[in-house]
Amino acid sequence: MTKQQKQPPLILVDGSSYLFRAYHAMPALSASDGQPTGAIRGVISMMRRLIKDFPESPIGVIFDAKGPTFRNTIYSEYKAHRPPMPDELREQIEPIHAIIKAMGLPMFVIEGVEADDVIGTLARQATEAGIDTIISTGDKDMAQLVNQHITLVNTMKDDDAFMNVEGVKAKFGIPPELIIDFLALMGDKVDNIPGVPGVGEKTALALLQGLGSLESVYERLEEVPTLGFRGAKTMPKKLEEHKSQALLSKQLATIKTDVELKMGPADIKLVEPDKAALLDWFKKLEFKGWTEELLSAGETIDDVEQALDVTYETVLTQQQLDSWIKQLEQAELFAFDTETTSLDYMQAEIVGVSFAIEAGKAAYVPLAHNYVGAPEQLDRDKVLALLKPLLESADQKKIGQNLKYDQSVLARYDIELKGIAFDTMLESYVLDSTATRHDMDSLALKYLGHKTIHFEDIAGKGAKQITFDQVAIEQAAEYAAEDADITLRLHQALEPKLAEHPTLVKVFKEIELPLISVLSKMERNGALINPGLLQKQSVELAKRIDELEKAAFDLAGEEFNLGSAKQLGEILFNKLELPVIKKTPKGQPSTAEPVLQELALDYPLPKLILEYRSLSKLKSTYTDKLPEMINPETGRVHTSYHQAVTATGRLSSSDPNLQNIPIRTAEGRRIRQAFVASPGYKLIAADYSQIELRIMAHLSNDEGLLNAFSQGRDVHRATAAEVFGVPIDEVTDNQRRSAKAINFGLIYGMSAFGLAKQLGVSRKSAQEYIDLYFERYPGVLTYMDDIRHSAAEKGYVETLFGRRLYLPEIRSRNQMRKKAAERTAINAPMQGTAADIIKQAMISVDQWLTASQLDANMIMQVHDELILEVAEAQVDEVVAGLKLRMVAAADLSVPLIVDAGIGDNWDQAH
DNA sequence: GGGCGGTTATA
DNA sequence: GTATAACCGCCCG
Repeated sequence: MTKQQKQPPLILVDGSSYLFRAYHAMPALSASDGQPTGAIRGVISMMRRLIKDFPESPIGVIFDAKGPTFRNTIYSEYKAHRPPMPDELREQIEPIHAIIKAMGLPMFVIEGVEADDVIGTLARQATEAGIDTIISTGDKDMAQLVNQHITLVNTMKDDDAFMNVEGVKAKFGIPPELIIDFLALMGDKVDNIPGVPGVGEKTALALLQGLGSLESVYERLEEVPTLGFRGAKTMPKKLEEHKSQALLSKQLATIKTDVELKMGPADIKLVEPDKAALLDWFKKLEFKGWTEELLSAGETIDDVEQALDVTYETVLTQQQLDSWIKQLEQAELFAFDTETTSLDYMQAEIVGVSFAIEAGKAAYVPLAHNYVGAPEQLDRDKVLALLKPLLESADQKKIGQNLKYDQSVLARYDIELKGIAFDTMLESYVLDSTATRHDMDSLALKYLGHKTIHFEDIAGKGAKQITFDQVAIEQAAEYAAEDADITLRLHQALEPKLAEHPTLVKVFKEIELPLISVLSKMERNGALINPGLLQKQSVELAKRIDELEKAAFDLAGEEFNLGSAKQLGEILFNKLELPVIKKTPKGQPSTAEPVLQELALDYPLPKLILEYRSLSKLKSTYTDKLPEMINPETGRVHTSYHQAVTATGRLSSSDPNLQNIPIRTAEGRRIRQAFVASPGYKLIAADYSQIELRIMAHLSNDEGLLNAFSQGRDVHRATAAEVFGVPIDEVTDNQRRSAKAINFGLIYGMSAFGLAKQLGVSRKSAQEYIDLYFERYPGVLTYMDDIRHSAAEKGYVETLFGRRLYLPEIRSRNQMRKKAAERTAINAPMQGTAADIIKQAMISVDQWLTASQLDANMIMQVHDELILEVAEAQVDEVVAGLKLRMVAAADLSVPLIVDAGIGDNWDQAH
């Protein structure tokens, strides 16, 4: 017997059902122009999933049309209680329709009926034509359509549960053909189908299971009381009374299967997607991942629509070079990029340089490609010597992407890069710090719709990655020239956007741009550490860690990996049966520090683990690692400061991170003692006192807070006096500690819950503290309210200097997200203003040190602290000048106070 | 080797 | 309750 080849099933998608579900399920995402995108993303990702899951199947998508349907004619109250569609959802419908069309999916939007009716009709017609149908919907009413040839699937649910005839019976307790009767009896609040009052799910089921169908229920009303459900005795009367309503409800609940359609199931076919149209939409809506997926490397949206005009030249002769130098000299502005052998600016060797003078016109000058068969190249030293005047000229304006890197690399070739006019990374960062990552690949995709050649494309990745000097010059030239070209184009795209916001232009020009060179210098200065001290500490730590491990094994009665939270949890909570205090997001019992702290009160093992953890952290992250990070040439460690990473405007530091060197414990401070001054020099550590609270005083203009600071009070003590109603010199240590937690809480946008946890008091008493605080400092309360409102209204918050942070989630309907955004709204202006202030101080200090030729260098920044290494003889002069400039970096309505310490090491300087 | 969860160091 | 970076273990391809 030959089995007939089965045709792939027809997929009918209930677009309208998914539209609403996606809208409510997705966070309130939006593109930077404000266009909401959550529902679009939700619906389209579902379509993509269907296409992937059913690659052979024709897929049709059906939406409700605007306006009334025949059901409104039958019953004017139908769906009358539906609130009007929210604007944010309405604005997403047109893009969804357009994208679905561009994806090549046939779409049905039929007036006068609902999507359900169109689906019912198409499914019936398909069945008649011998084709099986799968209806993708989240709407349970569709269960009435299920038969041997029609199944439902809910694509939005993770389990993707299919529902066939058996499935309907299992779920509802009745077969598909009784679903309409079920709905008719029960009614539907949402659609305003009346049903029979007093009949709910249970009663409707009992009736239908007992008597078969709505009609037979009415024929056999006298049997109803024998069914024995609750209220069965009075039910016949109710049913009789509302008979016409029940029949009307059945009519309303019945999905039509005979709608007149111009297209039938046979017209639903897979069509080739319209790539250009899709790209346009994805770009406009900022769907980065999907845009990237559509493009192949080196391709631009423009390429899909029309060929792009680029001329990239590989400069291999002196004549070519001369010509390019001449053109660069004449250019108002040019883009510039170096290609090197390493991301580490202290080790990188220049392999080539690239330039762009106008969009599409770029050159790559290979200088040190080194592989078998590499063509002869111009001499690196000679070329750099020829370029030096150009690169060192402040009048020759340059743009680049992360020019700090190029500046640091060039410095090692004795070229001091000047004339930095723009940096696309920082333009993008200042424009919107969180819209995207600010690497060139991301920026090209976001702002130009262009998928650049990625470094991995030409150099490979992982262990097999080659260095740039190994890359064939032909490929290298495409990549490098494109980098310069794209940098120029990005600038052309970003500068006008920035110009729309004068305060952002100021932040860019007066803070971020001048900071580039300051940071480059600090990084190259590096910090001197004494590896001997750290190595000695490592040995001691290893010994103590070993002892703790042995003791832990004894207590546990077996050996296990103390570094594994999983194995530790097994021992603590299963074997030793300690109480589970908190769970991790994944449901595993937490062994985090506060949990172990609490358990340590009653049990010995957690205490050991705590010490083990803290010592292991110190050893692995600091005492072992820092000596490894010493640059062999300079004998110092050179961090990287990232200028375009944080949401708020702070710097971050990595490789190594010098902004989280321990300070709280004695063992931790030993690590700071290994950060030393060179012989004949001292370290100066200068930090702003309470800068964020001072900024809050300034921004809120709260009288009490302003007074506390202008009178030079210990602010935590002053807060304690106010909140606990005691004279300031009678504040206990405990009261001060609580007040300090409250002050920090304020900066973090605190809730009573969070404060309670921090203080170890009840939520109620925490709330009382907060209420008391706001009573005493009403200006702060007003400020907090104002900032929440203004953030919600504008969609962003600002620092004192006008740096912006966009907070799209502040309008989220998800309360968790909304509250989180509100906390950020409160914190960001303070944290960000502090960052703006210290950045300006750094610029000013750098100018002063450079001009005065003092033997002093900035070597580190830790958010509110600057560390300088200074010749001993000049220490006093530098401390005075440093404090002066840090204090003068901002003019607030409270004084800025800077505390400075001097020492032979960082710990001593505190 | 890459990605992620859990944890912990700092302001 | 804010903002980061880096370690280890563990699971996956």
